[in-house]
Amino acid sequence: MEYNFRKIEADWQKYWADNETFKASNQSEKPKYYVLDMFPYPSGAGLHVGHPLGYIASDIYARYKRHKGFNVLHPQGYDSFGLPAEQYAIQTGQHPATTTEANIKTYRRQLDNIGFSFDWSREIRTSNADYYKWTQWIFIQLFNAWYNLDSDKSEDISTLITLFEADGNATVKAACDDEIDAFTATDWNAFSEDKKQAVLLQYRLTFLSETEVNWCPGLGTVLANDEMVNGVSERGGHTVVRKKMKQWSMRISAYAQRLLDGLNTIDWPQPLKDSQTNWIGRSQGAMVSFQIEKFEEKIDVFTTRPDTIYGVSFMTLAPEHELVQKIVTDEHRATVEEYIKATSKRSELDRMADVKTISGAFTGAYALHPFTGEKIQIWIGDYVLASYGTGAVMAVPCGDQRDYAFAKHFNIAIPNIFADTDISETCFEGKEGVKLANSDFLNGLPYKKAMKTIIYELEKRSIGYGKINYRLRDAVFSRQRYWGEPFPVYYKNGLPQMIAKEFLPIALPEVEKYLPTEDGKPPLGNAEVWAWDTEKNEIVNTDLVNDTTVFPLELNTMPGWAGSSWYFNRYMDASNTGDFVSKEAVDYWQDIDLYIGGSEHATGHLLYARFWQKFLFDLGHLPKEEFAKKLINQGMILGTSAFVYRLEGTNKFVSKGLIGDQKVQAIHADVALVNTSDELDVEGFKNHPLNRDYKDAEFILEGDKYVVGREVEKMSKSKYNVVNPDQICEEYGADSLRLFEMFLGPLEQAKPWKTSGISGVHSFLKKLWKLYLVDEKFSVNEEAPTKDELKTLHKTLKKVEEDIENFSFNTSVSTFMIAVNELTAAKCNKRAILEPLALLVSPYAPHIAEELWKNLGHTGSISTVDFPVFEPKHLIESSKVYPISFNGKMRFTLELPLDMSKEEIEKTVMAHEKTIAQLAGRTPKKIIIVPGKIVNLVG
RNA sequence: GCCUUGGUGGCGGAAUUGGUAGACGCGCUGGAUUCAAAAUCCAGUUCCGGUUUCGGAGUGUGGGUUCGAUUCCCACCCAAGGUACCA
Repeated sequence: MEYNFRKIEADWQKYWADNETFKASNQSEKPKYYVLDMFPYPSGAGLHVGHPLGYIASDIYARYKRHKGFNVLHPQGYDSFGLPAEQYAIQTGQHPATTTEANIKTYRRQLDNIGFSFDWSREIRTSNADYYKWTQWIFIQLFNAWYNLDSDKSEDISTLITLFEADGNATVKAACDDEIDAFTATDWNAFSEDKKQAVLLQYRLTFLSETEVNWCPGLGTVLANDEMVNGVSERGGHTVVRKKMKQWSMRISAYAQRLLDGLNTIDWPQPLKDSQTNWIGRSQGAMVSFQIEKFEEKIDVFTTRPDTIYGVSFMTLAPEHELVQKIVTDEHRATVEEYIKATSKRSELDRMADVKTISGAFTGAYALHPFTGEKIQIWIGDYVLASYGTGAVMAVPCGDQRDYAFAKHFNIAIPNIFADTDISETCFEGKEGVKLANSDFLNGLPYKKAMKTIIYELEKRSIGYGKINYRLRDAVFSRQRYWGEPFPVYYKNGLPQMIAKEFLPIALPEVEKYLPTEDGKPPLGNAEVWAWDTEKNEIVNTDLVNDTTVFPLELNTMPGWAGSSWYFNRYMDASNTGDFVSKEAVDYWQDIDLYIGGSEHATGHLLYARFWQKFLFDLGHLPKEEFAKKLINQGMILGTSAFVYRLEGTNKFVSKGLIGDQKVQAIHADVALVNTSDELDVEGFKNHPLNRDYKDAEFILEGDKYVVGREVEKMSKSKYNVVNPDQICEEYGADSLRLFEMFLGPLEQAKPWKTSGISGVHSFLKKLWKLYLVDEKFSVNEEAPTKDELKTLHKTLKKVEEDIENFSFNTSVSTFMIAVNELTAAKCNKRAILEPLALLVSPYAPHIAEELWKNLGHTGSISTVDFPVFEPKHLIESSKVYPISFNGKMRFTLELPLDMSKEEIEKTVMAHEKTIAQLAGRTPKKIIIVPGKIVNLVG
């Protein structure tokens, strides 16, 4: 009876599907456990072996938890809105829904081949109207809410209206747009309905605002900063211009502090927390106003060091600062203009490459020091960014490296305000251990006291106030694209109106072209049926728009992160048509216990999802403020590319070992054409559909082989180094693939894929299978196990449980191999050992485990059978003593059974005194007992 | 520059609380089986020297703590990822 993995795997995958083995129930006596993968974007290329790494890890954990008696929720779905499907549609005219559907089919087949224990009855797709109906509903909730800084949470907009009606906006403390005019209750009540709506819009958690964006006419869309390289678009290299657009924004900044605080309550990797912390960028300091001499205007600056205000000797504005043009004197205008021009030309790359060059220009204008009244030069410099703080800094050269360098370069005075500090060579950037000097009422004060005093003075004199500044910006939520969620919004008198819940979803309309319209409207501008009839409450033809009952619908769509910011809650109750998730379901499942995915989502998805979760929590829709208790970042699997070497200027390919000093050009060869000994299938290479030019190429062989070169790179189609999991499953089986992906190395680390290594885990499975056979027939005996056999079993059990709990799946595979080798050597064929062994292997290699379980005479699936219980007494039979060092003194290590009591340990140690006395030649003086298993005996 | 993670054989990687470094796998070498091959099994495999018992070096580099350091401390070098002049 051979290990026929193809049949075994096909049979059990069918069994699991037919019996809905992994369907989770929303009620159970068992404790709950929710394991989730970041759901994939179904791309046209299908899965490569890098994708399933995290899924295999989470599947092992999910299966382990089922064996441990948990009611496990382990769902999967698709983040199916996105740009690639739209780009493909633009090129081919195929509807994105069609290609997305086809891609999902491929994904599903590939995922099924690997034997995941997903509960597919809960599958979700963000592009399904049943799903995005609730994305739209959440948007409406955000629109109908404001952030109350007094209660420090989001509240329904009606509470704000009540406040306005009673007191106007004087007493309201809200997270909102910066410049809102004050109004009284009387004013408010006298406002027209439109005026009221316009005011409220400035307070809502999602709001319309004029935002300057990177507009790319070539792609007809707005680009994120990281979609641009050197001022042109990353894809296509089209030019990009700055353009103001009216767009939806999300007031994530209202949650800045709570997003920071929440990090302390969740078990996420420190690097990921650090990058969120940096992204939010909290800094504590003060706003200070500087009066400009001979002008009405003041310059506001944010500073983290208001205590150093007496060290200010100049100010620097960003070249783009709005006051620059106004205050520059005629004498300096030419130089300033020239500098601004030069700055705008400098690419990001230039600015990055040369941090050391100091540049700037004097405006000729002066500000007045708020305390001394002294005249201070106002400069512009490109080290000050318009986008951070107020776009202006008060320069304290004695206390800031950049200000110091600037002052030295332009010969500006560097007054020293730190007592007993030498600043002739460099500035003093520290806070502690120095007292202020030359600072009037701050003289002699240390940092903390000075900060308090200066903020008190600033506020008393109304020239500034203490402030906490965040780098985090509000998130732009509009996209000029087709393949995304439509907004549930129509416009009446230019003001946005929400569509009521009962008329959702607002389904994506059909369009002829997926490109923006000729006059620059988003793709939805092409739709003929895209207006809202407020009487019929349905979508009607745009021709019917009038100013009383039919209004135009929003043309933008939501960004990719909308659907992924709440999907984990939907899995709890995926088919609910009346609510985004029912109260019962979310009260039962609560939150994700384990979330696995890549670290590239650190400041995107993982920040937005936390924001929405907190918002829905504030409104009482969710019981938890953080959506995932524990998170693990799996590392990337890299490809091992193969190279062939063409002699320069010829069509001759030379084998790697024969290159020598010859000039060659390295060309990627498809890794599928290379065997495990790095030999190229030359005929295959010549006939490869993508290598037409090399059909008649000549190959110079080493012996009779052509040997390729190898290099580790990111797995990608263009590098011909993609390994398809289907091939591996076909050749070695899904269980081999699962074991091997884990065996490659630590889950969180990036590691290269090398197909050659898979034979090791595959032969382990064959050996495991053979353990259960006698004379080619399935047979186990009922004899009692020996001590050694029990030791093997319990050693394996202990290690495997520890490994799974610590997510070091790679070492468990080794442990299994050792166990199988030991049991093979002992010719162990006993049920008492082999039955628990099958259980242990089950999370890792579920198909073979199921088959063994069946052959052991059990019915049903192994998947919820309890794990065997670890008994420490089987591990170490007797104590063993050995000397560990000799250096004047002699020490010994004594290995003891794990379950020994203190008294027993002492007894054993005494018993070993004799042995030690013999080894050392004298009796030990002192005995150090370390709790655990090692005892040091000082001789 | 800053933050984070890491650096161990030909390769991927083990090593608990500081206690026999190199588990396990790949590769390689030799052997068994076979007409032969595949498959399987056995033995060896950190490096350098004697090569049967052995000696020396050795976990990026240089120091330190310790009877004892891959592990702890300090400084440095290198690599990967993140971030971008944050006032």
